Amino acid sequence: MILSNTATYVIRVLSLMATNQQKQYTAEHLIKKLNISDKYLRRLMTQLSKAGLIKSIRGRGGGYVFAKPIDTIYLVDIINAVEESDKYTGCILGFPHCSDDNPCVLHKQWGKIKEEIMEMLSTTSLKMIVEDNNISRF
Amino acid sequence: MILSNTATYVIRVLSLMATNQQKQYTAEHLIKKLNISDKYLRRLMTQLSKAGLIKSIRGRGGGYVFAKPIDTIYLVDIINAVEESDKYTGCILGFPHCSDDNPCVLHKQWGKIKEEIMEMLSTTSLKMIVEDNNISRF
DNA sequence: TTAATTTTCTACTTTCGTATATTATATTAT
DNA sequence: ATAATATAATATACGAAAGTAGAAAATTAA
Repeated sequence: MILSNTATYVIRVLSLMATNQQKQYTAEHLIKKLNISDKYLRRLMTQLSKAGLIKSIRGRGGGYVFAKPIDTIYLVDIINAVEESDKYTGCILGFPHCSDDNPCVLHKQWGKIKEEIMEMLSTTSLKMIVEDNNISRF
Repeated sequence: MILSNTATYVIRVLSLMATNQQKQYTAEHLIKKLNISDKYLRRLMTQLSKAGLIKSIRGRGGGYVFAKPIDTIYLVDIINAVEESDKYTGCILGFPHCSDDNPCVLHKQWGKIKEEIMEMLSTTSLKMIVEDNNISRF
């Protein structure tokens, strides 16, 4: 799989939450719906909260809500909240200084695809995801 | 990084070998040139050999040579020799049965990119890689 | 004060990659 | 022939990182 479990978890959680943008969700509810490891998901939610994408409400009656509108939250923001920022958009062979002048062996073949991945991650918002309305599962 | 270390290792090794298609290479030589973990690379070479991409010659004066012409070896063959076959071309969220009828939340956005990745991996041969001749390192 | 919730701390497991030691095979020198 | 040397193959153990789980602490509402 191209994305890590961590990245898929946060995308799935926020997509589910985005189906009802105003609603407040408890960790327990999300874990049951998504079938994700309890403590690990909670940890990720805390990270998303610290990154400013959601707000966490502690104590009785607590849970999680979006901290900003879902049409301002892009995939790249979600992934960057929990992982190193160029993990999926750097050199495909992992060379730290891969460029046209100093290319890896796949630089040419990967170039266009890399750009499209960057474009996709930086222009796809949660709103766009849930408006593609034939989604049957998260 | 999108590819695993394992996948990048085998691509780098075979690309280096392809710069001199007929030459026989010892494990020691490859390890020094590529700066890859000794025993792990040898293990991968054995897998490439069992997959029929290279031949290994044991004993004094031994080493590795290609088992077939480099214009018949594609990236997809190299990766499949050491990893599960749809690791990089399956559903981006890892759903086992992701399709137009039963899509994941990124199915639509990922579709085109996935096709291009599959196309790239299945049409790029070692010969094409080394003929892109401004490569300065492996 | 009690109950419901998130947060933090610590330990465990699994997977990927690395390292050590031994075995198998082939060539060269004696 | 036999021994020494150079190479690949295998088996085993070790380490690091990602993900999972348990327990306790902190926060808030009723």
